[in-house]
Amino acid sequence: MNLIHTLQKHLQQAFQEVFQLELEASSIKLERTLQDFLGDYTLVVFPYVKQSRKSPEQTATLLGEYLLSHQLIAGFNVVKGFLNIELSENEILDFFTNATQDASFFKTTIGHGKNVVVEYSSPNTNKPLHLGHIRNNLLGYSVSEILKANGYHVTKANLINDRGIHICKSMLAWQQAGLNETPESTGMKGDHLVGKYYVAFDKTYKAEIETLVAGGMTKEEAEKQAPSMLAAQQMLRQWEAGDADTIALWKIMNGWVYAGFDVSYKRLGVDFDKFYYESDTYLLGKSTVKEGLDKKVFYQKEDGSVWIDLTDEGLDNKLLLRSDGTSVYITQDIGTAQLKYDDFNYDISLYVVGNEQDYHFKVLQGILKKLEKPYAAGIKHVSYGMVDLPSGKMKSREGTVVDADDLMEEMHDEARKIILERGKTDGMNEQQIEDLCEEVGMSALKYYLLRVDPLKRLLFNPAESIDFEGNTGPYIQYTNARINSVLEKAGASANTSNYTGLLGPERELILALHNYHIILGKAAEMHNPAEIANYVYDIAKRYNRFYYECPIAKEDVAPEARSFRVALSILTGKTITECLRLLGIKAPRKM
RNA sequence: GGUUGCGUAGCUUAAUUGAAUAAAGCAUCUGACUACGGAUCAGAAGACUCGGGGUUUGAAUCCCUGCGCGACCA
Repeated sequence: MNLIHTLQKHLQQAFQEVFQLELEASSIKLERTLQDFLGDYTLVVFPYVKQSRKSPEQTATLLGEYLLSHQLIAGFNVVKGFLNIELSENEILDFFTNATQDASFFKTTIGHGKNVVVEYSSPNTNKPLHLGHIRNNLLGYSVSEILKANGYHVTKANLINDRGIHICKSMLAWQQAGLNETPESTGMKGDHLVGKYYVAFDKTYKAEIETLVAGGMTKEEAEKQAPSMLAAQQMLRQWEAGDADTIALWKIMNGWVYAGFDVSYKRLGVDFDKFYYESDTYLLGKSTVKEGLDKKVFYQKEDGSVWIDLTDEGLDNKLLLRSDGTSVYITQDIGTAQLKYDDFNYDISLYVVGNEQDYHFKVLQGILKKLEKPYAAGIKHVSYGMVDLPSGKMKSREGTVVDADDLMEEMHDEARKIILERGKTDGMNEQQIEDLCEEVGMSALKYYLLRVDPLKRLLFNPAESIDFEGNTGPYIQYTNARINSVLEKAGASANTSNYTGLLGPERELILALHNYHIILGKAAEMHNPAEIANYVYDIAKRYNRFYYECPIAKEDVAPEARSFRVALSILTGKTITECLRLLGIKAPRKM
């Protein structure tokens, strides 16, 4: 049972009976009534006055009077064009009682029977993960969990970019150094070791360019002619030709990187159901080119290159196959879209990728539409903004990246300082304390990144950004820990019967919990974990207000009130825990 | 050059299918613990929602234009 839906139905009836107006129940928008007015939900009647042929006040009043015939409504008042509706306490209590017993309270069936593939993370194998990847991973993971909670069948996929010139650069620099360094010999994480050589390559390369330019070459020419670049390209050709030594080294170094990524992924708490490797998929899509030519969707230029004209979609002409027959990025993506469809028969395929690829995905979808692929419409780019630093963009070559592993370690240490100072750690052993530091530190980081609308660029100030007070992950965890503590002290079992006379904060909290369903559905529809993050903050805030105004475990509380508030605390705790779970955040019992 | 995203208190964000006095956190200032957990709560102060036009009974939100920051395509 949903109070808002019921209210919408009553209003639909009211419009029909009073004004002979046929409206869709779901089109009737209800908002929570503002604090300073009496009521629970508000209908803005301005949009309907043309058809009701009455003044806003009269329209609202007539609707309100009609509504009074329903048990759900206890009263109403009209302020200008706003109809403020007060629900009857019995109905609110009924909803709450049902919610405490409803096993499916935290689910919706919106996505029932639908397959979704969520592709996220998709790293290059030449350097370690940084802050931007963290945002990507958290978004992808959380969106997946939110979809699952809405009944979708979700497959998390990771397309690893394990081939190409970038990995050759690291391989080359490693060979040239001749130190035979390994993660074991250096004690470095594999991805960091390979990243070190990537940087080393770049340093050498830049020096070579300088020398060549000093010798009279143009910069552009020097970038092409630098010996290390030529060597890297040579290595890529060897790789593509299947040269045994090159492949062997490639396998070893990629193995190091995977081992390193695995550690970072585990610590981040993200996981995948399916890995795709570009080394397996980069030749896919070439057959599509033939298909497109046959269907006359693509066209060939005199030099043999293949193109598609997307100008009718507001896009450009796009190259699909170079004149030398090699494929470009988008050609591969056409192939992997098909591959994923073959593997999982998806209705929706999400790509969690930064907004610099907005154009790329429009093109991809445009091409698939023209090819009349059945899955074309299901492709969606979950775009998100870059993470900036106060000094500007993160640039790995300039050493201004925030390394993912370093950052997680830093968060852990910060949490530790605070926990040792004011945490409730009595009875915990050192391992338990360490685990707690990890849970709290990661919650601060994750909540900070997820509470912002993904579309927005995110400014990250390492010195001051991440806090443990106010609108933060630890605040929400703290509220949950407080609930656990109160429940222990109260020692009463939950019981919602025999309680009447709801106090303001109780009513507010119940109606906020009531909203969970709507938020969960909206978060899935918008692919936006920030909906959940902002919602759970609202819940925590309301609980804390309730906590200060409505005693639960204190001595002089009447038994019915205590049992009722215990029930309310339990449902709030479950809601907080579930929201945090959707965000990939743990909810410790004590902290 | 073309396309596109963003611009909200000092800072970080909310409200963007148009609605009442633009909502929070941080920072600043006041109050509240012999405790149901002060990582909390209550309160003060802080915003011509980048500028200029327009549509509307009503605009942070929609349209046009200028400025600023970014991305992509060529």
